[in-house]
This record gives sequence, C-alpha cells and structure tokens, in this order.
Amino acid sequence: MSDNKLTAQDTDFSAWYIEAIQKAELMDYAPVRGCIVFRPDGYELWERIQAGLDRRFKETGHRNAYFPMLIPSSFFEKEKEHVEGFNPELPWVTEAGGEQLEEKLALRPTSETMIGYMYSRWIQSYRDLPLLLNQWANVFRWEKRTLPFLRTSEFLWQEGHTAHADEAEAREETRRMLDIYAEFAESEMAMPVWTGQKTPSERFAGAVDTYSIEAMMKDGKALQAGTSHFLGQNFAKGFGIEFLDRDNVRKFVYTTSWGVSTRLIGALVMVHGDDKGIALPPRLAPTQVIMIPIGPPKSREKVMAKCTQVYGELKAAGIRVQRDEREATPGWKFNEWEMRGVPLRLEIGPRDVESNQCVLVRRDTGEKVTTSLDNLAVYTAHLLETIQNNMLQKALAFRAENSHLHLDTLEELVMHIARAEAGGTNAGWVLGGWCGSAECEMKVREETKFTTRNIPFAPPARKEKCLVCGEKSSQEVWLARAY
RNA sequence: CGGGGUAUAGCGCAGCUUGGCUAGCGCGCCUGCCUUGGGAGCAGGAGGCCGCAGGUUCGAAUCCUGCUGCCCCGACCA
Repeated sequence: MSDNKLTAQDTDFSAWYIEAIQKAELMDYAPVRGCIVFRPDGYELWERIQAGLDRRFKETGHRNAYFPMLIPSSFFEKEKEHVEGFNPELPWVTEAGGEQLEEKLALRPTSETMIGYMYSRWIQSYRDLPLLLNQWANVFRWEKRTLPFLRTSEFLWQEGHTAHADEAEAREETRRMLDIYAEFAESEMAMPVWTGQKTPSERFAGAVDTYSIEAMMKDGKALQAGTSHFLGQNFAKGFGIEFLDRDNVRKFVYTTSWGVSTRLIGALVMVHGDDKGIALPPRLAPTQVIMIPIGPPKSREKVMAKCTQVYGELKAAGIRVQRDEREATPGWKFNEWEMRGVPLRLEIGPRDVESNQCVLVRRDTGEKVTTSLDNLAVYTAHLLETIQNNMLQKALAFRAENSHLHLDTLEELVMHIARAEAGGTNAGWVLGGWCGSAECEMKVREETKFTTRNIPFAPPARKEKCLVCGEKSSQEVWLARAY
C-alpha cells in the first residue's frame, strides 16, 4: 500500500473498515460481484468460531449433516411468505450439460425448504422426535449493496434445524440456541450483545417469532449478529412434516431454525478495532503472541538462540506463538502486527538476553512490561486471559456510553440525532417505549433512519409510554442505525 | 434498480483542459552494502494492451460514441 497509515475511524469509519480488513489480510475482493476470498487469517477466525459453536451445539444434543446447495424452484412455492422474502435475491441454475433444465435450481439462500422436504420423509412417529440437526454451509443472497463479511453474495454460515412434537419444546429450543449465541459472543468474541425479540416487520420470512442478538459497532451502529426462529407449523404444513403421536393422532411437527454467519468476523473487527488496525481477542486470534527479535547483526546469533528457546516453551504450553525473523526494522514490525490485531507482542533484544528477561506489549492497552523469562509461559497465559477480559470490559463500557435510555419522545430523539450529527459523534442506540404498532415503528424509521433492533428480554430501563404516539407502552425496544 | 463519481505498474496518484519525442512520481518489490528497543540509509534493478470495443486524425492515455467494472448516496438483507 502506498500509505501505511489507516484512515482514522473518526474521519471515515467505513473507509477505515475496508482498509483494516484488507491490510490485516483477512480478505480480498474476488472477481465476482459481491464475492470475497477469505484469506488464511480470516478463514482461521471462522474456523475458531466454528469450533467454539460446534462444541456447544454437540453438547446440547445436535448433530451435523449436509444438504444439497441446489434447490428445486417448486420448493419455494410451498411456504408463501418464504418465497416472497427470498425470491428477489436468488441466483438460478437454468442450464447444465449444454441443455436447459426441466426445473430450474436455486442456489440456496437458506435450507428450510430442502430440510423440510427431507424431514417429511424421515419423521413418522413421536419416537423420531426431537430431530436436532445442524449444517455448516455456504449460502447465496444476491444483495443490491454488498460489504465484506457483513453482506456478500455468498457467505459461510451455520444453520440449525430442529423438529419437535410440541410447541413448548420448540420454543424452548429457539431460546436455548439464542442464549448459546449470546454466551459465545461474550466469552469468546469479547462482544456484548442484547438478546431479544424481533418486531413483526423484521421477522424472518416464514417464521412465527424471530429472536436475535444485537451488537454495537464502534460507529454506534447496530449489527444483527445472530438469529433464532420459532417457525411454528408453517414449514411442517408446507412440506407435510407429520408424525403419529402417542394418542394415535397424526400431527404436524413444530420446527425451529437458527444461524450465525461469517458476518461475525466483521463484527469482531468493528467492535474491537482502532486506528492502529484490527484487534483480536486472544481466544480467537490465529496468532496470540508475536515474537520480534531485536538487535544489530553482531548480536543476532545470541538473540535468535534465546528466541528459539522461548518460542519452544510457549508453544509447548499451548500458546499460539509466531516469530517474525524477517529483515525489517523493529518499528515496522510493531506497526504491522498491531494492524493485524495480534493480542500480545514479545520483544527480545541483546539487553534482555543478558538479564534473562523480555518485553511484553499489550495490543488492547499499549502497555509495556519487562518480565523475567522464568515461568514466562504461565505469565503469558494469564496475561492473555487478562486481555480477553479487558476487551469485553472495554466493549461493555463503550456500549453503555452510547446507549441512551432517557429519550421519551420522537422530538427528543430527532433532536438527539441532530446534536450528534452536528457534533460529529454517533447517535448510538436509544431504548424507546413502544406501543407495538407498525405505524409507530415506520414513523421512527422515516423520520430518523433508526430501525427497531430488538425487544430486549432484560431491558436496562422501563418505559411507560410509546416514544412515538405517547400511548401506554407495552414493551421497550432498541432503536439504532443498523448495518 | 434510480442519482453522482471514477478507471494510468501490486497499491496510491500526476499527465488529459490546448493530441506529438522513450508515459512519470511516491510506496511496495528484487540485488548488494549498511542498519536494528516505534514505520532507517545509500547504490543498482525489474515491473504498463493507459478498463474494453469502435470512431476522428499523419499521429490518441489525451478528442467523440458505446459497453463494462468499481466506489459513494437513496428503496431490500445474516
């Protein structure tokens, strides 16, 4: 790159984002519209996300399976809202082997239809229930406007699909998986989220109820980071998923689906990044410690020998450590690895070798400490945990600072946004009372571009009146600009 | 899909208004010397179908027409 400095976040957050993810080598643009390449560091983040979630899915009784990517067009006609929701963004295969296909095939945007079809063949009896499957897959959605990781034509995700004998059990499953997403986001990604219910207008196409986790990005915008849907009997009826119950009556099953995608990588960047580049939480970082040897050529041999020894000790302790022995100046390397988000830097120079010590520098705070090489692995492991924790605390503090709980009318909200824009700051999120009407929801959207994010299960404040109409409020809802 | 902008080396740009010599600059890249605790220095070097197609002209990166990609702004989305 011509200029090694990133655009500052305050100057232009979206320019910062695009530059940061490319300079950190998480992704690159592919030759197809809206498609990206996941480069090794980006893909490894996904692999670590996969590993963490997959373990949690298995612990709760789910198994993985894989269904075809091509879906017959007739499948989309079996659930009316589902078709209407997805039709505009489906890519189609219409020709193969040099001939027109009898029935065109869609590249899946999600697999409710394919899986519904298969479930109808597999489920006969209440003894076959619950059926708890998950699929790791790529999906396609031809979006008008794309943004790397957050919205691309093809993306990677996980979609869980379960079938249950009764409504209560299916609803419980829907909430259980949402809670797993929230716990994962906080403990592994150091990203706090609000769990809550989507309003009817933001519901998944074909769902009875949709729940989400919502996270605040550094520009104050909201990102839907995961969803869990209670599908009722909609797909069961569309695809004939029936079972014979204990009472010898044929009944439709209740289904759920839930998913998170590679969008989480974008979330990680937008939650923790700063003007130096991206910053990764230790639990997910492909490289947790980067070692940088320092010193003139004449001391090289001694320094390298010590590096090799320390490297071996850290590696043996299970720490993901890497050495940068390239012929570049230390300063250059410092900036490079900060840009790539490595949580901890370890410097060893001639002075350190003499006194059996090294210098550790934290990515999250910039803090430098000189420490003994004795018991270094234990010390480092603790420090990584401290960083993980601090990143979550910082994200929580940022979210609290930018959450506004004391705006009670649309006028106040409009003023609040105007003040933020005039001051060049972000307007953050606003917790509003809501009467539950679509009219009020639409009005906020039209006048402020804020949309309803979700109705939090545990709102941080109670609201007596609807922010828009002033009528008695039945619930609190997060309002924000969203990605 | 509507409105605006842009396309010249891997990246960022100048040159175009007023057509003309071998198309430049910075960063990066390669080789050598030297250097190393916050983006070092010197010397030498490689790298271009000036987005694509057509037109005007003795001559086009430069003027004209069409197309395509990308970026930004508005209606849809994990």
